[in-house]
Amino acid sequence: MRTAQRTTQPARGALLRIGEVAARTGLSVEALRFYERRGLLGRPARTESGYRAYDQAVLERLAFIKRAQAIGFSLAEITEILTMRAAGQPPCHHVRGLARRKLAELDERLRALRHYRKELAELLRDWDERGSSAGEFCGLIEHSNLHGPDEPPPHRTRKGRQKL
Amino acid sequence: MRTAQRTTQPARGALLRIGEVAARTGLSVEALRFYERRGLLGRPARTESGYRAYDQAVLERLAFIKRAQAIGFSLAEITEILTMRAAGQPPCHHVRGLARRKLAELDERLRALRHYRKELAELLRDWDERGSSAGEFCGLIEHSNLHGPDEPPPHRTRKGRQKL
DNA sequence: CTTGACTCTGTAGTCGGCTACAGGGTTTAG
DNA sequence: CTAAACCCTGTAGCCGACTACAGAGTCAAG
Repeated sequence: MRTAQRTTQPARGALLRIGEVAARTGLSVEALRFYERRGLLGRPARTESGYRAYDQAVLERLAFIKRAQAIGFSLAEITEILTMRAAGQPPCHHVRGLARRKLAELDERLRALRHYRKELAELLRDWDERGSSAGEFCGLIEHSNLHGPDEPPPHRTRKGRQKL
Repeated sequence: MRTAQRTTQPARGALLRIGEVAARTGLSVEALRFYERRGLLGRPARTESGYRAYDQAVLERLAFIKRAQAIGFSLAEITEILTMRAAGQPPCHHVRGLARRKLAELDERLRALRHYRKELAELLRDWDERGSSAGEFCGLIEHSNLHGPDEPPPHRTRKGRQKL
């Protein structure tokens, strides 16, 4: 579902304007400018009139960013990785440590998720087996002294006090 | 590591003040009040002087909330579940739908994470095998036209333009 | 009675990763 | 030439789940 667009196609190998980069990466124009502010994209060249003029390489860089993000790196970490790399030697020493840590985190997260998946699945199985009433999930909160979570607390005045 | 505390211990079965609930659940006092504002805890009884006086049951309710949260339910969803339950019949119909959806989400998330774990592990293995220089991870961003992600863009004036 | 830990309310700030304007200038099809 | 579609900067807002603080009242030990 594309809205009305300018028909001019950028020549292969030509510089890209921000909208084109957005279209090709699936990111929004705003997100791209945001990345630039965050130091993830460096400063692209500019046209005479001040428009950003991206090299095709930015597409790979953005793909890299997306992959790193999906793996679980934050934008700050990705910036760090990119900066390290830009600084040259040693090539990726720091990054490897970061990656190892991230792998451990990923494993931990997976462990936790599997655990909860199991719990949730069991819960659902229970419900399906023994009728829907009086399931444990709900029983857990059965004997509460609390009133329902409706009605917001009635702005209690500091003077008019209620007995316990 | 506990800071200086009042020495008085609440009797078993007695009502709890917010700080005690916080201590026993590991939540902060502020978080508890926040939950109350969000409708997750209802309105607890109050002492003469307006202090919240929680029944022990709140501990189970909070444990339930934590479990639900860990499974991946948002506070809004948990509120919904709790409200449903409070409303009585039908016991957990809506909740079961919610749970089924959440299970599917969990599976999807797991699938994605496993995928990226695999990628990240492979990356690390590659690095370990063939020396640390010129790894693909870094090669990905090798041929960029962009300057490093350091130095913020120099506030460009609308008049003083730069040639491409 | 004093002191200090505790509690109250209300409001504002944080973080990450964006999104949404407002108020301009530029480019290009027709 | 005009109008639409693009681009610019800067600032503000959103979401979720809290956290922090100000300014005031309360409670218990010494």
